[in-house]
Amino acid sequence: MKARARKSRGGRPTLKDIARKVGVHVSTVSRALDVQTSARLAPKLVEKIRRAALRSGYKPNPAARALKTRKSRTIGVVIPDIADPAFPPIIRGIEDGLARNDYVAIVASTDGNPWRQQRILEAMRARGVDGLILAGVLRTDAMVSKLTAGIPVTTVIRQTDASPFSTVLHDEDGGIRLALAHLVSLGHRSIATIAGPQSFSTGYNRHAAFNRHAELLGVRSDPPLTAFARAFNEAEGERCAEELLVTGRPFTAIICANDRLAIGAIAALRRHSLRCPEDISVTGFNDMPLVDRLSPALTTVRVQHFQAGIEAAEIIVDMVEKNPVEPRHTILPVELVVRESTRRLSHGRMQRAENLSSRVE
Amino acid sequence: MKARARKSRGGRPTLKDIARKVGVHVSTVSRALDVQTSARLAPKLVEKIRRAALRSGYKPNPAARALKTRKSRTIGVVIPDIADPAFPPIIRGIEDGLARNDYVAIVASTDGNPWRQQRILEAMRARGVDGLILAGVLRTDAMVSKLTAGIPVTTVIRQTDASPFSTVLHDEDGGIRLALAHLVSLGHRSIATIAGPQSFSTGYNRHAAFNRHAELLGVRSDPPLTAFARAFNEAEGERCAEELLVTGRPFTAIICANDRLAIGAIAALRRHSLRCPEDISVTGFNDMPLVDRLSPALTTVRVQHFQAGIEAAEIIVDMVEKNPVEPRHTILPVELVVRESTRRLSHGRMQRAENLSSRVE
DNA sequence: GAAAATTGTGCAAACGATTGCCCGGATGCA
DNA sequence: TGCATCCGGGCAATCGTTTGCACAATTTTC
Repeated sequence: MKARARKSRGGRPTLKDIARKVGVHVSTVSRALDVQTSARLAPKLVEKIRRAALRSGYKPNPAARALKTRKSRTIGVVIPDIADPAFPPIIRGIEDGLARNDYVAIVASTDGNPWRQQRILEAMRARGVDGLILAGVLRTDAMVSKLTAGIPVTTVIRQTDASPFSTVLHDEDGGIRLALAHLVSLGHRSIATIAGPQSFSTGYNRHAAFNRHAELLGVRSDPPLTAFARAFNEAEGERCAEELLVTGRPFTAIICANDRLAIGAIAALRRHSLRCPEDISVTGFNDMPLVDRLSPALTTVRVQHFQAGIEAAEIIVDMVEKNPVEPRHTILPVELVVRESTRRLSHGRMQRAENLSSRVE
Repeated sequence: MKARARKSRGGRPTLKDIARKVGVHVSTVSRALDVQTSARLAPKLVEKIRRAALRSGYKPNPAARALKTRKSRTIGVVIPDIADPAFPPIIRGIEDGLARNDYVAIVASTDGNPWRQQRILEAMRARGVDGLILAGVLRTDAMVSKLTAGIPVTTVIRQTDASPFSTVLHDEDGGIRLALAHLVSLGHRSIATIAGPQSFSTGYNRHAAFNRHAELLGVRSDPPLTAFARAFNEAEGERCAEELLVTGRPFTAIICANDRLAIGAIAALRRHSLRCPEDISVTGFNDMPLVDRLSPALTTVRVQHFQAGIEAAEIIVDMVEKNPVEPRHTILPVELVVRESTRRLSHGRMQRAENLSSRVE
């Protein structure tokens, strides 16, 4: 009773309060509460202190701890735009993964704007984040290396070319291979592709994979039936589909570097009275929310968004805690999910597609 | 040169470093750097100190500041699920709004699980958040009040019944009125509704609005053509649409309490060979990303997600800083965006819909 | 021209936790 | 019994800021 009344006014109990209650020094309490150091104390004392701490609802003051240890248990997460449907599942994974380790994320969106990115990175430094998870990096970005000097970094989903960072990636190559093999197995031979921005590793790697596997499967077009998107969005998907159509060269399927491009492409096809999948099959990449609800429901490569986030979180925590650890590189498997936007090539269809697409010229 | 060499090793410059360089006491530097207190110092000294601080790239140590001031400049954001497409735009608004004021958000998803919510709220307390933005509250939730005692709170999008909290809401009533008036103007008279969970203010308010305006517009059905969803998702939308169909009662339009329910409903209609909008018009609520890309593109009520986040951020910052402020309540205007899922009732259609829906029995 | 009021700055004590160092007592070994 | 060795735990410094108070130097007041 008496002891309880002496608890410091206003706020939560502190080490000092518990020390007073148990009748030991605060340093002893501190040690008792830390698994690492409690071994050096008398077991029954430790027990007693722990119970007192629990009973009083003691929670260490994060600011005090951070000040002393120079670790904030905070990770900065930098993404292009949290409102882009591709990212929330990753963020969710990151948050859950960090929470397991008693870290938290602070996330910010760059809008792909280098200037904003710089401000964000500086702000995160200033905030004292222990590590960074980058989801929006370009393949080459000199600034990032400077701005992150001295802080553990991992990228998710995307990577930089000469990477001093850890990475968590999807199996882009495997995904494209699956999509391509699927189309080939359906009888398609003239397969176009809408490639993503080559400044992103995703865009670059998927395009490279397309070329490689098209070659291997013997369906490579020469010159290539490729349009390059300048961004991963629906508008660019439309534009690229138009670009492919106006060449007048026939094709019966399009492999798109991601779902949003695919959605745009299908819309463009429709404007040209080409139906998907009857006239042209289309595949996406990512399996983002809602693409199963489109009509046609999109055939796409399912990636493990959530798991990627989890992995990234685990890795960054590892890097932060066991400090001099070398970069780790994780590749997550993907799977093809076949829905309505791809269909077996019927005999007449090839012909029809040719006519239609040449009509556009 | 000499002075610079004395900068404390290892890390960023501190007040002490600047004090030494300028030749004053750290408290003077501290005051010079704070607009509030710098007025009490000699202007030219202030100028000198500020320049020195800038030159050395001084950034206040957030942990030290938090420890002393008991303010972390951190806001907790609690949502049902960040991967639900309705929320990211709000989060984005919150983050931008907080960043303007030099605060950051730490966000966590409850999955609608009260137990998880409790853990999250406790963790946020422990982390020392200055305020809380709640996006997932139930209308009645005793626990929340207990767990947030002593911390400024605002809710976004949803509200509690007896709210001691500030709120930022969409004009639910206005939105439903617009949707209903739109359908009526298209000739619809038998209008069903798929209501959201009544435990959420959104579900409750939209349903109440539906009843009220149906009455006012003279299109109220008796008994009501209403199905209650148990969650705001596509599966429940499907289930509810089925539920409406099996009543055998005719209707030509459905107002859904949100977009995801609408998407589910349209899918269910399609399974019963009812086309949207030819046979049945459907409206959603929220205008979440991608619903303009569905076919049919969804007619829905556009709400200001982003702005809601901004407002919530501004409000919570206000509450945190000017402390004894009473709850503020903001209502954001909405607009109807008419797309493809609603259509004028043609003369024959009423009949047809009747036949089809009664066929289901 | 002395007392009083007003500057402008320094001093030092916090905030709450961590951690190197030290010391008293118990134990080990001879 | 004597001396070295542990073991358990206290002491105090420290992390970087903020802020009430003290105090010297100036300015104002009568």
